[in-house]
Amino acid sequence: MELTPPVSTADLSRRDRERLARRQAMMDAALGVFGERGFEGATLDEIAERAEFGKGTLYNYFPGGKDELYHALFEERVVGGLYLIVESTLPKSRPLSTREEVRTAFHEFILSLLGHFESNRSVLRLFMAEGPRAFRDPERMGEVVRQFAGFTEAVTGAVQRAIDSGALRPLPALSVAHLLIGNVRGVLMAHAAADCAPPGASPTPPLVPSETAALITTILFDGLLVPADA
Amino acid sequence: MELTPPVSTADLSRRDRERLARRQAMMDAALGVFGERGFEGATLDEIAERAEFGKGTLYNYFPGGKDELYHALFEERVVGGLYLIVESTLPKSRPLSTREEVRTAFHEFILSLLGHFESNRSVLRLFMAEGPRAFRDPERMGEVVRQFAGFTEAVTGAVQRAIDSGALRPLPALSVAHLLIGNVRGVLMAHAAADCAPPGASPTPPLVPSETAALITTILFDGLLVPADA
DNA sequence: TCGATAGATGACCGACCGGTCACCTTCTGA
DNA sequence: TCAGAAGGTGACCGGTCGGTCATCTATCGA
Repeated sequence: MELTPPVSTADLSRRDRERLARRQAMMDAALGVFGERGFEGATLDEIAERAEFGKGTLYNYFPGGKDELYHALFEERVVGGLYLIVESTLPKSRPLSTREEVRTAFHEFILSLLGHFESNRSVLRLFMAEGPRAFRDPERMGEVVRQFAGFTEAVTGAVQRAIDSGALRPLPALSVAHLLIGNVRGVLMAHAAADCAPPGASPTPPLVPSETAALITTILFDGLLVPADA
Repeated sequence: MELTPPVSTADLSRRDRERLARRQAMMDAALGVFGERGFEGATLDEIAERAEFGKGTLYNYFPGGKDELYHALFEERVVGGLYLIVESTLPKSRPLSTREEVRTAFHEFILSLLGHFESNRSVLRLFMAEGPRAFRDPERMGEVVRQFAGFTEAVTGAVQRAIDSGALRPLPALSVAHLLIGNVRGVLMAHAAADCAPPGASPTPPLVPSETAALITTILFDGLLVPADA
């Protein structure tokens, strides 16, 4: 629901600003390492080294260690990104009455999702790779699940509005939302998997967000079949 | 391309049959452990214990250790399954001329995929979780990529035939195939992720392959939008 | 200038796990 | 019945990594 706090860095003491900057540097380093090596494969030594801090310092900022670091990263970079996207492309205030309005809105939504993850491979890996396995603490796990549920719910709401207005077929909105999200997820996953193959050039087409989004939108909204001959 | 060898167990010596049975027992155990704990998290001790063999015995059957075990499992259970499905639902010989033929064939394809993975959660996890990261040896990695490319290619061929016959819109066949596969993958992933949440009941609808397949088929082939008012 | 406090640091510890190998059991064939 | 081979076994080894803590450094107020 709530977004990341809109606190400006201006009204913080120098001390606090420094603390924040260090924290960000650590999270940047951690994002890279987790993205490259996965949760289990990443070592705190490498994260500390890349952030140019001692390992002990990591524990000053993230007392929960590896788990807390990963969790913070996931919440801030992945979940935060999803919320920003849904709030900017599918806000409750956006009219979804006509077929064209609906089509445009969801096209923007898909495009934003693809663009967001495309422009930040590490976040993508973080999102895809092993989401659940990293959250061994049920408490943390529950938190993440709740966040995702909120995201899905927001999309479901938009779908439901479009159905209510008569623009979309009266299919179960939750399932449609899942499918929509799953679709983007699937494309991103295939893409994430593709760039693990160094030797034979894989036949996966490069991910061009605009083209892919257009394709997904066409297929999902207009269908693959040629229209029954009018 | 080629399927798993159609060798009957009948014409094997007792010794060889025993060897095969033990090998299968080990792979079954390994599948469970890899599925539950992921590649890094799985320990050979646990696999050996669950298979009721000594750890050393594992190395008699899989000299390459953990890597070879995982690779064998992936090839046999995941890739093998994919090929069986594509060959039974989208064979080259199947006619894909009319819109109804195309719709039916791909519906069966999607249904088979969902059913296969639904009925074997561990395989699903194996497939989803961390596919690429486990293949550290570039040689193995290349092999897996080639296998998947073959699978995608087979689906692409079917899509192309349907386009050529005029049943499907003239969209790029490879991209459509990727999207189709990605779609199923996405649904499965969402589902796999969902049953990691023990506390709050997640709002993910249970995966009923027949219903989900019907939904995917409807959306993909007929489109979400209500038809332009005829 | 100088104590005192906050916080950065990395050597170190202990747990864990992949992989090895000397030993032992079981089966075979004469 | 027994010698020898085939192969199962798990204690053990070495390396790795998450996490700790005594020590050191930098900053600050007096």
